[in-house]
Amino acid sequence: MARLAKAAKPAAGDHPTQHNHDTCVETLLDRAGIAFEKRGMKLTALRLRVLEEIAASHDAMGAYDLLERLSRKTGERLAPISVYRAIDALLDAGLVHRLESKNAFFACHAPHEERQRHIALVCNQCAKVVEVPAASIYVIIEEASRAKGFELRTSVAEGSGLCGTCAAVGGGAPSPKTSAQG
Amino acid sequence: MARLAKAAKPAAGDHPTQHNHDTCVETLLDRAGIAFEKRGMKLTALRLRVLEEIAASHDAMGAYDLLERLSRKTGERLAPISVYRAIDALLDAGLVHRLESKNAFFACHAPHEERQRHIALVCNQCAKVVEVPAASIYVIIEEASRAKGFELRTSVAEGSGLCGTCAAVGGGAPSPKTSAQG
DNA sequence: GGCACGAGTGATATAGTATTACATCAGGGG
DNA sequence: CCCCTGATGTAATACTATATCACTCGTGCC
Repeated sequence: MARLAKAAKPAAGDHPTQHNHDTCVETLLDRAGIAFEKRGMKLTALRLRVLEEIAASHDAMGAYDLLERLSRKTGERLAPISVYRAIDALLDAGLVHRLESKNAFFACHAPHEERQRHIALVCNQCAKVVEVPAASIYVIIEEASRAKGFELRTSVAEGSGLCGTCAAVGGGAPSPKTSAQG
Repeated sequence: MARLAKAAKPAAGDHPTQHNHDTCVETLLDRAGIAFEKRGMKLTALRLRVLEEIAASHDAMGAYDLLERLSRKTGERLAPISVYRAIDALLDAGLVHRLESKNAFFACHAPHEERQRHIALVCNQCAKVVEVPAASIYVIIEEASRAKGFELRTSVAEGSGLCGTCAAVGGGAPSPKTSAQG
C-alpha cells in the first residue's frame, strides 16, 4: 500500500504556495459552526480539537498520527475510537475529507458548493494536499454508472505524486509508474 | 471506512451479466504469461495460484480473504506477506488492480491498451467490480496536476454503490450519501 | 425536582490490513 | 563449484478501524 509521508516540519503555515494559514483556519472554523448547526449536530470540544489539529496544516494525516499529535499537546491519552468518532462527525459535516488511497484525512480548506466537486492531489513526499475543482470527473463516473445499470453511491478521484516544491528539490519515489487504475 | 462485502456464494461464474467465466480466466492467464515475460519477471507457482484465485470471479477481495481461500484449498497455511508479495507482482504486471476505497484487489478481466484507462465500479453488496473505460478522467486529473505544478505519478478513480442485480433485489446501505470527495 | 431519552464520550478489547527483518532456497552465469 | 539475484518462508510487529458496554450530560416532559 502507498504509505503516507509524515511531515517532518512543525506543520503550520509552511504550505508551498505562500499564504497566511491563519486565514484558512479561521475560515474553516467559521464554516464548522455553520455546518454543524445546519445538520443539527454539535461542534463539541473534542471535535473542535480534532478539527483544529487537522486544520493546522494542508497535510493529510493518518488517524493515529492525529491521535499522537493531540496527545502530545495535552499529555492525556485519547483512545483511537474517540478520534475516529470525531473524524466521522467532521467528515459528515464536510469539513474534512478522507484520502482513500492513503487511508488518511485532510482538512477541506477549499469550501465548495454542494455541486462543486473536487479531486485531491497529494504529495508523496510532504503529504500536502491540494483540492482542484473537477466536477466533470464526477459527471463521467455518474454517466458510466448509468450506462452499466449501476446505482452509484460514492465516488473517489485522487492523484498522488510530487507537489511543485518537492519536485523542485528532486525527491520522490524512484519508479515513474503511471496509473493505479489502468 | 467502507467495508467490503464478502461474497456469500461459491464465487465463480456468477457474474450478473451472463457470460462464460472460463473464457475470462483463460484470457487472463494468457495475458499473464506475456505480461510477466515482457517485464522479465517470472510467473511462479505462487503467483499463478494467487492470480487464479483472484481471477476466479469478478469480485474484489481483501488480501486476508484471499489468503483464507488459498489456504482452504490446499490445507497449508500461507503467510500474509507471501500473498502480499504475489499481489504486488500481479499489480506490477497489470493483471490485478487495487481498489483503494476498499483496500481490496480484483482481477483485471478487461485488458486494456496502455493508453486506455478505466474506472472501477464496485458493488457494496456483492463486491463485484466492473471496469469502464474513461480515459478522459485521467486526462482531467493530468491537466489539473499540470495547472498546479504537481508532478503526477498515480491516479485513482472509483465508484461504489449497487450493481444492477443487487439494486433490483433492493439491498444496500441505508444512507444515500453522495460523495467521498466534495 | 425527578425521570426518561438520546447524543456524545470513555475504556477495553479485538478485528482487519500491511510491512520489516532475517533466513533459506532455486536457478543462471562466471 | 561458487556467487549472485530473485523468490519464498518464518516470525514479529506496525498500522488502521471497529465492536461493546458503561457513563455522563443536556433536554424535554411530568
